[in-house]
Amino acid sequence: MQAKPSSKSVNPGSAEDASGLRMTRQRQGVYRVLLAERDHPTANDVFMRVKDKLPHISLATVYNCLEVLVEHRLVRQVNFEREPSRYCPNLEEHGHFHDQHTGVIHDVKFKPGVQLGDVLDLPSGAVIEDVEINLRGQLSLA
Amino acid sequence: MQAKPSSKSVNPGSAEDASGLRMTRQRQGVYRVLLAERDHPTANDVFMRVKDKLPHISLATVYNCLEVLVEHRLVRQVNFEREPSRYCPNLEEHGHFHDQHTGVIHDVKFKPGVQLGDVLDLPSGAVIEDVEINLRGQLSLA
DNA sequence: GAATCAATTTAGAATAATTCTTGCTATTGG
DNA sequence: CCAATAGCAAGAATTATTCTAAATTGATTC
Repeated sequence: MQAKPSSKSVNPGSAEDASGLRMTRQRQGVYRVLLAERDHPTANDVFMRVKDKLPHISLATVYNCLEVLVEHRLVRQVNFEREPSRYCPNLEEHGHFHDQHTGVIHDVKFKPGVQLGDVLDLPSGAVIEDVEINLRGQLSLA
Repeated sequence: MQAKPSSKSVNPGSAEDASGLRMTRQRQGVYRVLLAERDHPTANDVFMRVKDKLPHISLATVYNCLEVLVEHRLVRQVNFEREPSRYCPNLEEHGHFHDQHTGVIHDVKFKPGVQLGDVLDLPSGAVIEDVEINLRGQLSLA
């Protein structure tokens, strides 16, 4: 979590971590909030939580940090319908199940060994960069 | 496409088709636009196209019609990230592949006999109401 | 340690898709 | 025809997100 000192940087003014990301206080704070409670908070949820540690942080900064974390693939952005985006620090490829009763979003793992092409009739020559699987329903107690 | 006359309706003021939907000129126009070019247009796209036939239709009405068509399951709403919603008259269960080069959205069929539970580790007792599968990538010519 | 300079943060304004409100029109059933 | 309900239009309102411009930070260089 500490800036790596480098004798000669091609990119002056930056001290980047392994992912090429400068870990500022704000980015660290935002990232920690996501790791602390993995309940898929919205940008605004994150904003309210991170203010405990960084009372002067602005909502725009939270958006900036989230964007940068997503770009650097430390965090995934999860969209359900047109609801506010939610953020998820689980980097394994996985889907999401939105329980309509409780509002809780559960991560859903793929069964081992499953390939997309086994399941979907992909257009020939399709190179998939990103997969998004969103389920909606309810958890019956039966 | 024509309202069904019914001698005694529980629902006064309505002449509904099989799906329980009153097929007004506007709804018909919007629906026909979707059937005519299955290229996943946005609400605004639909608005511009339907104006040929119904020059006085308003954008709000297009939104209303699309909403009502989606509610009655004649049309599916497709969301990619936080882009404007797109609309799709393909009622078979299917996913979408968004070609990043061309912007074209392709329908993607499931391979026959595939069950969600075969592929995903669903929470026990999960009753799935709706499945959304969105892929992003490119079509390489190789 | 001071100067430099790009990256980052901030506060608030701007944007844009969508929804809401209100008043009007159309259609239905009686 | 009448009363009731549904649907439509126009524009205002909402809201998540992005943009802008100015201030700050912090790594590197001097």
